[in-house]
Amino acid sequence: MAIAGMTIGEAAARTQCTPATIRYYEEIGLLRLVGRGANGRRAYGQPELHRLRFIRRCRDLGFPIEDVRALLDVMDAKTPSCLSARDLTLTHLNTVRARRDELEALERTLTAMAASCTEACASGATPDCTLMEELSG
Amino acid sequence: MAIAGMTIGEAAARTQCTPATIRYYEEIGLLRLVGRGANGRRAYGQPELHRLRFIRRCRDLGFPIEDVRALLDVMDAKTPSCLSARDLTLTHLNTVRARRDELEALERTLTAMAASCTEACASGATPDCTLMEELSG
DNA sequence: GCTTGCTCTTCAAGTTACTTGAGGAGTTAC
DNA sequence: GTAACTCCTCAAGTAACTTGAAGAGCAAGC
Repeated sequence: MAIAGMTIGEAAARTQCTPATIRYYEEIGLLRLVGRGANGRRAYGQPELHRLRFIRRCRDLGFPIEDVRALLDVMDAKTPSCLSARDLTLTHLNTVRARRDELEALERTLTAMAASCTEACASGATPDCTLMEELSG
Repeated sequence: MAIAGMTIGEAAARTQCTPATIRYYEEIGLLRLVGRGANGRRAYGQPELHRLRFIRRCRDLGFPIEDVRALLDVMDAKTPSCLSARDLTLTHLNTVRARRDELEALERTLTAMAASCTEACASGATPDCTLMEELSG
């Protein structure tokens, strides 16, 4: 069976990572060192795939690496308690909300800027256009 | 008057930058080299302040440095045309919108995850909690 | 005149989360 | 056998600054 002893390339394909990313996660200690075949190549099994998918999912959710590390610790605990994971999630959620608010404000400003230029300069640039002034603060 | 010949610290205070950031902008060529006093220290005047505020405003609006460089080129042009500035603005706006959409989706997912844990674990962690499973993908 | 403390100078390295590239070797397909 | 992959390691590059080290100027107070 090919299940026990996947190459890094296979593991990558099954977890939406790249081989380089997997090596990187190993280097920073998110992934334990895996066994090597006689040829010196890394060999991955199901537990590593599961861990990689977990990491990948957390990253897709925008958790920074250090949060992922903490979430992995929760997962690894003998009796995993979701409570600290929930705390991390809520804290992260606040960050996401704050950032989204910023982007919404940005969007309004940029939209207004572009619109004012479009109006003033419908038929070629005019001195009435305030776009550059708005960029001057 | 103190206007011609501000130190980097004064210029920084008046533009919401830090001295290190100003030196950095000089290093990457957003800011021209300014004159130095007999003591070898940089001396800033009004034109530099204006340019710094422009840069700062663009950065606050989320434009990447290379866009700022292009916007400065527009500002520096003999007959500044806002049209390419508007193009940059619209392109940037699309990026902002896309990112905001991502963050909104993230927000929904994270909110649902935290809520499901809060419900299941109102009185201490329970095995019903699916938070960790949701993180496993 | 001297010390204290703030600001200035340069240059190098650290930050986040990877990606890219170089150089070399093993493996697979034909 | 050889071409085309994939793997290995190690180093450097990315964005936009920030932080730190080492050295020197300058203003205020004693």
